[in-house]
Amino acid sequence: MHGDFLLGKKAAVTGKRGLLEDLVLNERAQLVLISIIENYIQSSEPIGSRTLSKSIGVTLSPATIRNIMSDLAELGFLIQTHTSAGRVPTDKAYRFYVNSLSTPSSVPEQIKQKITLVSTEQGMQVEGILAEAVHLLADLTKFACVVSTPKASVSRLQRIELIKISEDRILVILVTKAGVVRDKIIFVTDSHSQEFLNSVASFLNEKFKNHSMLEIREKIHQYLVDDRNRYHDLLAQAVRLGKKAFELNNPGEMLIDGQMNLLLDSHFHKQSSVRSLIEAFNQKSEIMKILDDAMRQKGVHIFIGIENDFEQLQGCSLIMTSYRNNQNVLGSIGVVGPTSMDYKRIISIVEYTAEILSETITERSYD
Amino acid sequence: MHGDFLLGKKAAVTGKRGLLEDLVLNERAQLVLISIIENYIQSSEPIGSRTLSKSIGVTLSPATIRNIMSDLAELGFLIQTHTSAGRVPTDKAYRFYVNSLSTPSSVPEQIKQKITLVSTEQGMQVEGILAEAVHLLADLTKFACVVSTPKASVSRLQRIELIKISEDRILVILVTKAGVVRDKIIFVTDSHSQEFLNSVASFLNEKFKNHSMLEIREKIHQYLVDDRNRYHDLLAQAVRLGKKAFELNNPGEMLIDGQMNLLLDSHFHKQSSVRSLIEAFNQKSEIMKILDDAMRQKGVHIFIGIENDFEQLQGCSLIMTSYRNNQNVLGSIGVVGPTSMDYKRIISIVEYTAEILSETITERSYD
DNA sequence: TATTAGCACTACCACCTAATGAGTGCTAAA
DNA sequence: TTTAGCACTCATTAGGTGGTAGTGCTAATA
Repeated sequence: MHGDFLLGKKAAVTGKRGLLEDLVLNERAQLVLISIIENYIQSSEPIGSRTLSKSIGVTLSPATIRNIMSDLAELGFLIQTHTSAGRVPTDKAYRFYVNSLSTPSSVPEQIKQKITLVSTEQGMQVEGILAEAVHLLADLTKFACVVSTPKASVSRLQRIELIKISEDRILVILVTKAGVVRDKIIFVTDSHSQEFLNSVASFLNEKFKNHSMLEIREKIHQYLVDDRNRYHDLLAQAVRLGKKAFELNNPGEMLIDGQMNLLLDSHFHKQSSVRSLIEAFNQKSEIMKILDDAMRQKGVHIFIGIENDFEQLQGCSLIMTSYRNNQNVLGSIGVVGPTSMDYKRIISIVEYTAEILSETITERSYD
Repeated sequence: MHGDFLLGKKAAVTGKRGLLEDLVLNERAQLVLISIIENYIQSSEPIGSRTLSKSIGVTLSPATIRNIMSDLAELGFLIQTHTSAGRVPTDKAYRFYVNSLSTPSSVPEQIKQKITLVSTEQGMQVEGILAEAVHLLADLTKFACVVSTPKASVSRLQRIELIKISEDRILVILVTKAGVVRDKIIFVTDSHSQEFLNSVASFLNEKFKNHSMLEIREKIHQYLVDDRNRYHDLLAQAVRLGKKAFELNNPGEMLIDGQMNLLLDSHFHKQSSVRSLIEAFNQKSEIMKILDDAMRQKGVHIFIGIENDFEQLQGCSLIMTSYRNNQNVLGSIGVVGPTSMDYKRIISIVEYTAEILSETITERSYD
């Protein structure tokens, strides 16, 4: 039986497969596979043995290539859309390809210049910067791009302010260390004077500055379960207002841009996949999860095809990375595109954009 | 020559055309035209004389209908995609149709219930309400929907607050009568104490509460051109800070939802029209203009096909209307869809949504 | 005079067919 | 182990067909 001649020494000796499969292809097989992938990324059309035999650097006859291809297909790296069509890379192939990209390619100077633009605007708020970043990314990649706003729960308090708006409404302003300003209105049953609110605010500021919202909520919770009567009235009120003020009712936001770009992409022209894309983007929570995941660890996260848990997006690849200020990881940004995207290029652009975004936001932070 | 027998008495006597063309069709021609339009809205397919002869209420032979159709075509209400195809309404026909819709149709109870949902959420900010409204509208109409956020320039001041964030940064909070909270950070060269900022803020509050931002900017400008030395230091500083605080650097925002719905619509399946739609939605400023226009006058604004000035959207119809609180028109909301949309239904939904939106926002206003 | 029936004509569409061509797998020779 | 050769497969394309839904025109009719 064919197939085994592709295996490198390591495998031939140990017989191991599984996770080591990348290492297992011999050099020529790797060359062919990568060549197929890169050709396919360019052309979006199934690659045949003859075409490849010409475009590949080494001289290999179509027949030889056919043999190799056949074995790669058997190993699950390639599929055919029909019997006599060329081969198309599978998700597994892309994964192999991406793993084999050791040296990150650099971003062309021309694109770098475009990206740097983000930071020049003066007086722009964090949300505005994010919107610009994601728009830029969509423009450069021609795919759909997403960015999550700084997680309210992990961001640390710089300042809280309570403003009496009417008898039963108080405007709460939260300024985080990252420079994000959040406002919300809370409803109260009994009216407070502005002076009183000021002292509550300064109490809260003193107590909680530099703490994360999550910590603050926990602490307030503790105060509440403690015997409340031990505290004097101000404190009790402060805690009660603080509870409302720090209650998080927005589940975290995200901005999307360039969704429509995907629809120009030939890979999504089938009615069915368009529909599932639309559903995917309507149901933001799932994408949010993926963005959240990407925040957890360092570096660029790449989900190829079925690798992400969100069914509607399993025809896509996602390239995600986090952005940060000096002190903290704040959120993540990335692109959603076809599995056959130009990974080299896209990864580098996403990385660089996140970098510039981080710098820009750091400038506006209070850390 | 044919054609003139369509004209009603008025025209036959006066010979006038131009703006009166609606009035000029005799009843039967109107019936046929409307019937064609309604058929086409349903089926999205060219309507032939035989089909129409069956579906139309009156008994008219296909031949007769052909004559009428031929004349309607000559008058520019109908076109054929090719020689032996049925007829398709032109923009002019839709305009006629829309004008002829005298009694606004009411929204089905089932849809009314869905729309009412917007208002039930507690503690939601104006921006959140707008987002929900536009999302709802997109969901109900299955088209793209847009809403402009309340115009900062015309909204009236409820409260301004200045918060010292760092030595060179001041956080400005503007609360408008409509309940919109805007925050921005201004940079200053010389540091001020919070106490000082408080007195500046209370000065500005006293002076400018209930005035529109536009008025405020004008007044501040006047103060500045007056001999500044006549005022004491506080006032001079207040004016200078106020100038920065009320400077409007955001050109007005808009929210878009359901863009992708358009791409499921058969009318936009041509590659070219998809592309121009994408461009249209990327270039928000043009849509913003149309939304602004819709704010100026009362009622629903309908732009059919080429009637709007934005070339990329001339394959679409836009249904726009304004929303308001008790006191003021705040912004506008509407849908972008194919020219062959179901005007009756869409118009009524847009109207009703805007109404509910207005109510909801009024509840949160301070007027 | 307005309406209708009849007829010739047009163009799209769905279907079939044959030819083309890119691709494969297999086998045998180098 | 590699390659050349060959038979085979299947998508795509072009050309041809009949059917159909539509038209415009003309002549007959109410």
